[in-house]
Amino acid sequence: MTTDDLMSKALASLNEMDGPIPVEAIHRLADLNDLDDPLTIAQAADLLDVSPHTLRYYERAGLIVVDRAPGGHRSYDAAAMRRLVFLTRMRLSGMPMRDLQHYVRLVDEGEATVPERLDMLLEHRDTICRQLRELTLSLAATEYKIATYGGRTGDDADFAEAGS
Amino acid sequence: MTTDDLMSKALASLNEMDGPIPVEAIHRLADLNDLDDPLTIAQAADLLDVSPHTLRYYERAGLIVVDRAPGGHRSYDAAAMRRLVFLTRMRLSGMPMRDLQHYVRLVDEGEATVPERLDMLLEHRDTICRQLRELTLSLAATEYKIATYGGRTGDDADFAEAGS
DNA sequence: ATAGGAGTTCGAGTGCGCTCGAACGCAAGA
DNA sequence: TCTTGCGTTCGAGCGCACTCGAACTCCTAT
Repeated sequence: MTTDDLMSKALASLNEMDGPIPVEAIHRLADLNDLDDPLTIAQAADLLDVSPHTLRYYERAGLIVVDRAPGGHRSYDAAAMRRLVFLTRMRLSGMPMRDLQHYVRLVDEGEATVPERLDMLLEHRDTICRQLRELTLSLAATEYKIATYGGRTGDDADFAEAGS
Repeated sequence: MTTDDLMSKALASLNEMDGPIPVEAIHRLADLNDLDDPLTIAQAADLLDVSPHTLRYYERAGLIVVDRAPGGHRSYDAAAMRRLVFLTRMRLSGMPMRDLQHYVRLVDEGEATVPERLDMLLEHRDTICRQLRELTLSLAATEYKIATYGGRTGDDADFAEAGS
């Protein structure tokens, strides 16, 4: 089995991916469209699949400003939810809090910072692509181990045949 | 632009990926084949793209036993390197140290633990696939923002049209 | 009216995976 | 020979992103 074979198998697995995550994610995004009433922190957290603690943490970190209902409870409207979807997606793809704070600062500074924001996004896209490549390699390695019955940590099932 | 379009674009980007990482990785793996002399910790670290500190840390953590040259210096032979390639690839794809320690313990316990090891690998494969799906969504989100000139953190460039 | 549950703030704690510093030892080139 | 630089051990420290606990407040349903 060559490395190319491994990669093909890995990419094939990729195409078989019809798991629950995208569907779920899209449904949650779709919910944002017909969002007329603002949400409580628990509802927002549920939708975004993070904890209320984390939402407060993001707010403390300056990533978002959230309206308050009379009584002081947080109130997440559609705009807040859209920003949070963006934030959580960036976090999920490994953008550090620091960078998100910087990005948000740029947004606050107005249109003049669009080029820098664009740079950040382009750089982050590269980061994601790199991660995708590395993950695909790891998937190939894992598939290979599985194919050889998950043995011996590389004493046997190794990458000896892997050559460009 | 629909979600499907976004996904298509994201997957297209995926196919354009001819970056330095896989090539580099494969070359480094290929080097392992004609590895007759054992390596120093610095050489091993270089090849694996981790720090010597990290290699010592993995050893302390019980993930690998490394030969010593006369004089006490660590000496990484082909088998050690193969195990380390496996370990670093699993780490890179997010397998926790704990799980790797467990896996290695199972390996030490012999062939009887093959089924459990296989279970771990299957589960990890699922984890990788989930990560790939999430990353692909994040890539789509990033591409979309880039396409709309990286503006306003979701106040404008949002996912309002994402349906189905 | 009151009990329960969900919300609030604040600071402190946790878990993970390194990463570093100090004090020391061997080893190979000028 | 000597020096300089990579190697060693050990424990401690760090950075990140949450995560939690305490003490309190507020809405809601009985």
